[in-house]
Amino acid sequence: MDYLKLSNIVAEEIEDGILLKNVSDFNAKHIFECGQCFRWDKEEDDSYTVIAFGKVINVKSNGNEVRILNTDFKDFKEIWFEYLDLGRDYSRIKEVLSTDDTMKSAIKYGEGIRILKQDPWETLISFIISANNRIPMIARSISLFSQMYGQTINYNDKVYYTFPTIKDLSEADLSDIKSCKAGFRCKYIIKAIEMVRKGEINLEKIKSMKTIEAEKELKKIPGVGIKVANCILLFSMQKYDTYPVDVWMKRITEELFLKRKSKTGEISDFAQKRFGDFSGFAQEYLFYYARELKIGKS
DNA sequence: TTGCAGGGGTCAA
DNA sequence: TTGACCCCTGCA
Repeated sequence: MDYLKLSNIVAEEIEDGILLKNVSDFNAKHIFECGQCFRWDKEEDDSYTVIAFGKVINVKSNGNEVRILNTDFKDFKEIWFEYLDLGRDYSRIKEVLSTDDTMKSAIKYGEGIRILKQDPWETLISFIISANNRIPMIARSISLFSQMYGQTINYNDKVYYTFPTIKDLSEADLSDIKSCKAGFRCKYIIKAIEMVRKGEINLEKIKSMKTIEAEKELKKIPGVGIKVANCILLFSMQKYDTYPVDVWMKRITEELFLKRKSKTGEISDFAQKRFGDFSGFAQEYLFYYARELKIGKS
């Protein structure tokens, strides 16, 4: 039988896709619904149809098995293995972070979360749209934006749209972009497109910088403040020493750890000291835990 | 039915 | 440090 082995994972070719065996710490619901990405549809069979890197795949997890449809060995090896962060040993991360009962509970609750390695450009625009916005609205704006400028992909009798590249956006102007209903963020999107097109902002270069410098560079883009910058760093640039602080993270960190009202800066300092280079993973477990249980929400 | 607060922030004053 | 900001939902 034809198969592929990457780290401990064994991949088998199946009809219209691949089946991964011996995968630990992989829960599709937790991965896609923890707020790190917006371009997925949950299907009736609890699988997730995901648009990323110009392709559409369908992902379903079941214990130590993960089924990915509409793909092959080549794409798995070149794209999805990295995208799904399958080379990382999450048991080690969980062990390091399990220093107290709070973290143990959060980790247990969000078992199988993985931090995706998303495309920096898509992550930049997505999180500009996320500012002072709600998840369904964010997802809708990104979807409309992709419909307007992305390329079409047909899969299972449905049409999907890739996230537009800079080239796809050569004709984009403010009045058009406004129809993606991102409101006051549209002008930031236009400016971000312009800065990347002109090379004033080089996302690949930023990715190679240290976290502090990279954050400073990203904040040059209008609409990108400290929180949005941290999300881009964590979700697309593998800067795991970041701890994006939004209202949820502020509430949960105050309630579970600091036991008092705190400023955003104090929350970040706490995370840096407590979680260090694993801050981003801690953030994901805590964020999912807080939102699902509505912790800290009065 | 209508009106209004507020949301997974950022910016400018 | 504070209010405005698009758009939409939830709730009086």
